[in-house]
Amino acid sequence: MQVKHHSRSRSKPVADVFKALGHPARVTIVRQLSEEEHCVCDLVKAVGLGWSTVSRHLSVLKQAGVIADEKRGLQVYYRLTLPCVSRFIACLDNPEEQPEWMQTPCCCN
Amino acid sequence: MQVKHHSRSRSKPVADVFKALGHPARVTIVRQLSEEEHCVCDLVKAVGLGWSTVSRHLSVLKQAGVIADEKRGLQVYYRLTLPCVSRFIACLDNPEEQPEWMQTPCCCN
DNA sequence: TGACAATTTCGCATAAAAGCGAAACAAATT
DNA sequence: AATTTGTTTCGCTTTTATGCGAAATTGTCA
Repeated sequence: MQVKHHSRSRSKPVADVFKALGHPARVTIVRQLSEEEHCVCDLVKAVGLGWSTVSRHLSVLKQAGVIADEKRGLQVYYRLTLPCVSRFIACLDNPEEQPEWMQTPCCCN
Repeated sequence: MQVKHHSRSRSKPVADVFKALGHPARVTIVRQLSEEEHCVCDLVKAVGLGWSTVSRHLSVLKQAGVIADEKRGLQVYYRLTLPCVSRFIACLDNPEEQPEWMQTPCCCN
């Protein structure tokens, strides 16, 4: 029974992306950004938490490389940088259809 | 600027899956299980942590619905129940190729 | 320049996760 | 029945995440 050694250093960056997405508010943010960019004010309305809290959630997602920001005028606009993420979320939204997707080749193989 | 209200209740189960995967040891476990099932003893070797710790990681993944277990004889075998997860991990392993994947339809749309 | 608006950083309190060893459990072997 | 093997549960300590309000920052406009 072979046990491949997937080193911790290889799994760490992947786990960091998962961890960044491991909060309902941050999933909601990614959902918002899946279609178009939004300013922080939009996202505050969407998640229903305080500004400072939302700002922290955004920095977590940004540090993980899931989103990017750009300041235009007074506002900071955030956009999704890993579209694969929103597709994966769509997968998780319909887990009962998983068996069908198993057969079809995915975006990454 | 429309703000869709993706309710917390909808994002919670998705975030739970992400959270379950948000640890290097658990990503390593999923990598191991992506090709074939393994007993706990294999996984302990693969992640390099104590038995009780690995058992806890496995229960986290199981509760999130990412893996399932089956006892056969003295050993408990774990297998992946969401193959979409290992494909997504493959995506994250090659982030520089993301732009190319963006154009192609994914497993879930 | 002075006031305002949008966002981030800081400091703090509370909550949750991680890791470990000891003990408990269950199935197989003697 | 007693022992061994593989695995899980428990109790504990340390670490990390969460959420908030106050304060700091940065760009705009009068």
